[in-house]
Amino acid sequence: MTTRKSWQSIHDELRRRIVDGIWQPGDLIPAEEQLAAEFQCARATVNRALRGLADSGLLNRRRRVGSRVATEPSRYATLKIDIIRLEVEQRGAKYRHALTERAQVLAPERVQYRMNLNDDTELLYICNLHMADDRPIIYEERWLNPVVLHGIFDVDFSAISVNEWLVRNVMFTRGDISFCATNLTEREAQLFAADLGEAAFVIERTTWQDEQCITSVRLLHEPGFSMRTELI
Amino acid sequence: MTTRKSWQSIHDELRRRIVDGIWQPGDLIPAEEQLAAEFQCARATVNRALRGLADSGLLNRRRRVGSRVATEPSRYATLKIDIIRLEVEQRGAKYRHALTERAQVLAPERVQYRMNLNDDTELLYICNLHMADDRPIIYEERWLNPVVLHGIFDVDFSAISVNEWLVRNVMFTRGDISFCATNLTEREAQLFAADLGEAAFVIERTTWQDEQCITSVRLLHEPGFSMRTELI
DNA sequence: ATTATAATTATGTATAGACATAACAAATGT
DNA sequence: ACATTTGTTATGTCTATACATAATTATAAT
Repeated sequence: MTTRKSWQSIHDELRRRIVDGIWQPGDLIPAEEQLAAEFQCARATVNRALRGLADSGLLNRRRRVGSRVATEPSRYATLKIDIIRLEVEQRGAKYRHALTERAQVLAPERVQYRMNLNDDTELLYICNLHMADDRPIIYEERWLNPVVLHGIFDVDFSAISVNEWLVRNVMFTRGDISFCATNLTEREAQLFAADLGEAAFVIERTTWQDEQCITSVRLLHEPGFSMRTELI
Repeated sequence: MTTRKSWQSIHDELRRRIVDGIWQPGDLIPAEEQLAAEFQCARATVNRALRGLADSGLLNRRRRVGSRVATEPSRYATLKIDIIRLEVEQRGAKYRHALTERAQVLAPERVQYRMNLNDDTELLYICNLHMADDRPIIYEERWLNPVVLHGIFDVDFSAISVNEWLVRNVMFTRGDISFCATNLTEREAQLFAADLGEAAFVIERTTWQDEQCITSVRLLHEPGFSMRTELI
């Protein structure tokens, strides 16, 4: 009967050795077999620990070669994409949204390109103002593809937000997201009761089901907004 | 002899059933034992597949209860934090950086708070302008804690960038990052040869070794910059 | 009726042993 | 000298079995 070691404790110990510099960046660490012998456990348990370290970018692993401490440990920031309503309610504010625009139109060329569409597909164009305690926080501008979203033109988006309807009704297989900064236009400034030209944070998100684009959205945040997360 | 199934193929098949709506959000899916029987494989293999689906937020798993399709599948955007030089070189541009400021000073209160420091610790304050093909792309403003970074005052940061020196010499145990937009000040606008008040994308990053703050940095990006990533 | 205790059950993780696979090294044939 | 084949090795994954753990349900004690 051998001592029972959890893969977590091995993970943590190996991580410590890397962080404390016992194993320097670039070093080849002992093979799974040897570590298993050291920790008195099965190789599979060491494997589980090493895989965790590789996932978080601390190790590079290659068959036949071994596990090497990453020379340039890549760090990742993981952002959780929530439904706006939940985000607002989680910080104890009252959520409300107002539909400001709704039209069946051809998308501008820039959007057609982003969504990989023909120039003859009419999209549902919807704009929404999201509010926390009646203060506008996000202006949402969205194009929806009726080819994928059957019956989308019949949905009453004053009752349920588009975001929420989508999350509940379709599942995307892939997506991309980009962040940038922009100067508020005259019209946008009015929405936020802000000044013309103020800097605002923008998220653009496009989601797909296999090769077909579902929707593309631009989320214009109120001036002063800051998005925070932990590094891993 | 049973058929050999990889956990990946099971993962993909189960994922398909969720995406295609065969298993609806909120549904309890068959137990590992049953799935193992269906796929003619060991329970451990099904477990590996289900763990993958849970990691990507598609399933909620609870002991004794089972695995449930997430009602509000949370999506994550993962951003890779690279060394700026590598980022520039990866897109085929020539990297250069210029040290614009270096001082041993008390940090402003706002920064002291962010770094959780006493108000009597003198920090190394360093500013750098990062360039791609001699065009300024990022203005880096950084405070370094000499309590953690012994001998930091003696390093020649015109030869190696602070970023790179840090990555190679200290490893952080945790960190936080935040994104926002700001209007360029007169001085900042000059750096980028841009107009006063133009919107710029800002990343603020603070890293720690256990309870001690290592460094806090503000990366001011050139106007028009956009950061993109895949959703997972 | 309420509370404490035990049984049950699905997931979580451990084990040893096996084979699969990728990458490198050595041996071989031309 | 070169390309091709063969062997070796560390990781990747699978199997079967076992025990651990958390959550729920059933049972017993008060």
